[in-house]
Amino acid sequence: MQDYLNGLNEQQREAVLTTDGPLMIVAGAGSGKTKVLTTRIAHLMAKGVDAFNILALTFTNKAAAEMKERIEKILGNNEARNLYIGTFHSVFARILRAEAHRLGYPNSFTIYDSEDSKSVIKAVVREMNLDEKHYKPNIVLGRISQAKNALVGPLEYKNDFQLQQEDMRSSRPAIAEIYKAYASRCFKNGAMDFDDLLLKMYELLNTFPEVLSRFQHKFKYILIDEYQDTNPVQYQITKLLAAANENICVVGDDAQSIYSFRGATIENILQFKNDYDDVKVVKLEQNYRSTKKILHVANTVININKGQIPKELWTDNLEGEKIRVVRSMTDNDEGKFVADTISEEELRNHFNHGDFAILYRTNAQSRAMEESLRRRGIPYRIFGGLSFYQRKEIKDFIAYLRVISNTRDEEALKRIINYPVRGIGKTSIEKALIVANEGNITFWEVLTKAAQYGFRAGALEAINKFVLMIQYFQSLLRDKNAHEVAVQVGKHTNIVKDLFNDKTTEGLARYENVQELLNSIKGWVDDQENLSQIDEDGILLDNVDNRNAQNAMSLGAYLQQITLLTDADKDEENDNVVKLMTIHAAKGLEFPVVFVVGVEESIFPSAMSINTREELEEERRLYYVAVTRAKSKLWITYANSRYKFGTVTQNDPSRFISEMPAEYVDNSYSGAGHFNVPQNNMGSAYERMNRTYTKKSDFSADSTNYNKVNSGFSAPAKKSVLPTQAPKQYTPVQKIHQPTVNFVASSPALIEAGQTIEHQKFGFGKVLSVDGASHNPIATIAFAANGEKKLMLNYAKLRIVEG
DNA sequence: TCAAAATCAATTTTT
DNA sequence: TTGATTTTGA
Repeated sequence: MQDYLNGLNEQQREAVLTTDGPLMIVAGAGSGKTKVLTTRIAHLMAKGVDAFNILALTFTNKAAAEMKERIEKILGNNEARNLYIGTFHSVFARILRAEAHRLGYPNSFTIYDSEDSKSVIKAVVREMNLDEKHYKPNIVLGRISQAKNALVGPLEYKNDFQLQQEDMRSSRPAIAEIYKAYASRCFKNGAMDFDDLLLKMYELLNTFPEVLSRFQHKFKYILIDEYQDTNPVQYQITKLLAAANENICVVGDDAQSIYSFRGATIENILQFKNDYDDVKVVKLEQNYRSTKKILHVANTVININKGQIPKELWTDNLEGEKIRVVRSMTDNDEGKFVADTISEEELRNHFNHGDFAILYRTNAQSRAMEESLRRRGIPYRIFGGLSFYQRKEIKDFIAYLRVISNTRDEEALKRIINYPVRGIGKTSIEKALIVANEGNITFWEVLTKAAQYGFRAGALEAINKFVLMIQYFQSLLRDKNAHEVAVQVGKHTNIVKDLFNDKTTEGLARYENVQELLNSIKGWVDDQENLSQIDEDGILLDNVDNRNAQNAMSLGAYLQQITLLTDADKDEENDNVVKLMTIHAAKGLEFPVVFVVGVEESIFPSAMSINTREELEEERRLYYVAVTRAKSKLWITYANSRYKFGTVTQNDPSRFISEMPAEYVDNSYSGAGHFNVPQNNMGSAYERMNRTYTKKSDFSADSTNYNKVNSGFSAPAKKSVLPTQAPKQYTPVQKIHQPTVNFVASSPALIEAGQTIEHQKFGFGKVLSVDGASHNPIATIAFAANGEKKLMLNYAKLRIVEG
């Protein structure tokens, strides 16, 4: 008996050892699912199965990385690197990179992230002369995405009576047309969006029997993690791939299906038994993660849902403490409570920062938490939100690389054609786009033949220079690798220099980000050179016969993988920080102490998901996921009132709270105990005022980075909280204003009601009030020359004269 | 053509 | 309250 089987319970062992034929592992939360999956792969390899013949699909890069790492540990060698372990998206992207030409795409196709997709939709809607207010990119893209995930093409979409009815009812009848135009525009651009990576993979397998057969024989063993989250395309693809050998093992927990908005159907896991003959089902019901109390609460809540695979999780763990439900007055109090409690737990019970997680339903809720943690000087990290590669400066830079790699990429071209400014203005761009559309040629082609289309002399020259520059970069690929080319791009375009010269805080951060990007490319290139260049079956590098092609492939592969990367995938060196994330992002993770915050009706469950039973059940599953993240301590918090777009709103505590069995819940915090005494008005007014005067840069725009303790956060300069002295009599000064000689703007932090100021343009005036807004302060000012005005405080133009 | 100012729009979850 | 987008004015 191999010793990697030691330490597995009976069910887990069975799941590992059943290697042949279809297998479904129903794995409850915290039941050691990853362990089973990885042991299973290791076992297959120990039995002599070649790593090349194993395909493991996950939903996140993180899960994939974790699996690889564990397998290497078990095997004690490097064999694992030959495994195909990755997300659906990344594995398929990799395959498509070699096969896309069969579908008419360039093998160097670009992957569009949702921002690119939306931009294309916007352009299409505009061109079709549709109402942009009505056809919002988000909504349209959502609809198209749903269609793609359900394997519905533009034509089928258009011909489907019910779909058309739905679109009519929401008075968006043109979606079918937009879908069609969007798809062909992406195709023309040589680009695939996220959904295409799945859809085109399916088309590939479905259209080319020889390709299908090749991959069927390559992937003799298929494992799929989080099977409950698969959507119809993913389902069809895996079904095709598994058809020859039927060595398919799916792992999932129907109780944790929380991605239906992305097209996932829980049906896939519920029906798995009917898809193959002799499906073996193994249930993992022992939980190794949580205390008895936490588990019991989770079980009780989830059992309210109907139609699940029956299972009852149990644990040998300690009884544990009751779940604490905490009410606070406002969202800020809630944040304060959480921060205070974390400090207290650290002191009393010797927890580390890294033992805590704060989970919320929506990303917007992170703000209040962030603020309170910062005040207390507790280091934290936010997961989710914008990934590094989605930041503007990074996307701009990458757009150059995208164009070099694939000149058909119109979105990237549009980004950089006049960045940095080179005199190709809006008019010229519009014109080129129109020519491209009418002649059905690419934007790039128009640019290369600009002379034919009668641009203004200046613009023409600029365009030609631009085209030459891109071509020069392309030629560099002949004997330079992706990193060297990127460095040249930075130099030639002056992007790096410009950013370097921008000495503002944001400018500095942008400069550093670009440097980091260059480093990341370097790292990638170095890694590549260490890896074996040729896959056994030639998936990765077909037709590589010269250095040029290799460099180009390398650049393309780099671009491909970064679009599929999320922020959470970056492992940070210092992990001992409080973690903030959405519940969705927390799936698959565990923490000793968990705070679930904002557990209120209309937030959780979300107001958008209380209309049907199905939606509500999904929210409940999400709650189940949240609760089962906790190992030993669990806090559930809600606030009586919170700010929502500037206005105070009130929510009832979530129904999920009352669904928890009372004997496991500690309510003593809910009755507004000492923790909840609202701050007196002075205090909160002080806080509010301070917030008003805090510049964003003080907080560092980069919220994803580990925040330094005492990073200079504190109320800016001295500012009196006391009432200002009686307003001075206001005396008109002059009618037409001549700025004072040596006009020097005042510091933004200091503008406040009661002051007399000088505005560069409007002259002297008196500040009546300042409201809002750390980022958008607006002042009402009475000007001598032209009366009362509401102005956004453009500090460059304001000077305090008195007060 | 660009920055500043004014207006508008959004708020679920993510590969 | 924010941020993004459009309009504006030089």
